[in-house]
Amino acid sequence: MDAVFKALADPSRRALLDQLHLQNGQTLNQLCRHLRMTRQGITKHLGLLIKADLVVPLWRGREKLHYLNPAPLKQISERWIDKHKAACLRASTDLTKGLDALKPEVN
Amino acid sequence: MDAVFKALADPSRRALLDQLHLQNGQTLNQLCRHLRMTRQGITKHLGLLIKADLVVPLWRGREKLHYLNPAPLKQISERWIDKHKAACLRASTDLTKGLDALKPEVN
DNA sequence: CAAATATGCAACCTTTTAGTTGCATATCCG
DNA sequence: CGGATATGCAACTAAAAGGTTGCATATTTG
Repeated sequence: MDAVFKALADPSRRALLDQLHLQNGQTLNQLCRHLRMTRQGITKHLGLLIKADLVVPLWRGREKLHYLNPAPLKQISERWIDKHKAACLRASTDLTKGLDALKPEVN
Repeated sequence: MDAVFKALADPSRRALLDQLHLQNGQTLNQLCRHLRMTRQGITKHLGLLIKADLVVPLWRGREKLHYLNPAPLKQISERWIDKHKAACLRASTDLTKGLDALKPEVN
């Protein structure tokens, strides 16, 4: 899970995911066209995305196709984000209470 | 949004969010008890969480209370994660097609 | 007021990360 | 076969991130 969060931390990698979202199964060279960076730089980013299992590579001859794997995102969403979103109402009331608790000292 | 992803990338910061999720409105010193790191280190992490608007600080006398703000998480979930999760079915069929396209070369 | 408590700010160090350059390897095509 | 294409691997650099130490400041309390 840490690998997924780390992978998502970089804008270039999120751009790569967006690009694959636009058209799945692109080769390395195809992905290079959309990002101003050397091919090797992009390879590194893809390496992290693959290690985080967000992208699955598939060789076809000398070409390496890249496919999205949304499973890790789903996990993060379910096991982490939703839990914290659920605290939405509680959090706002907590904060209100906090502010209220502050007021008497202002008076 | 980049700030939010970056803030979530570090396990210590996620631990801080979890800790606040457990009990909202904790002071800096309270948060220090749960993480083996100097107070100043934690201050830095909280600084990033605050800059990403994931945590809202509230001064009460000499104490600084920290409250969760789930709004950014909700945004990320809605504007980014859901979009990619939606590609789940498409992605798996794409990958299957990719594998199928590969098969003829294996035969 | 003085001591204790709660926090901030800045300098510094170490490790990680992002990105490049250079060269090697494998596959396709005339 | 030989050239063109698609990719991998390794070394290196620059910048950023994580964390520490040391000291300053503000608030509470006896």
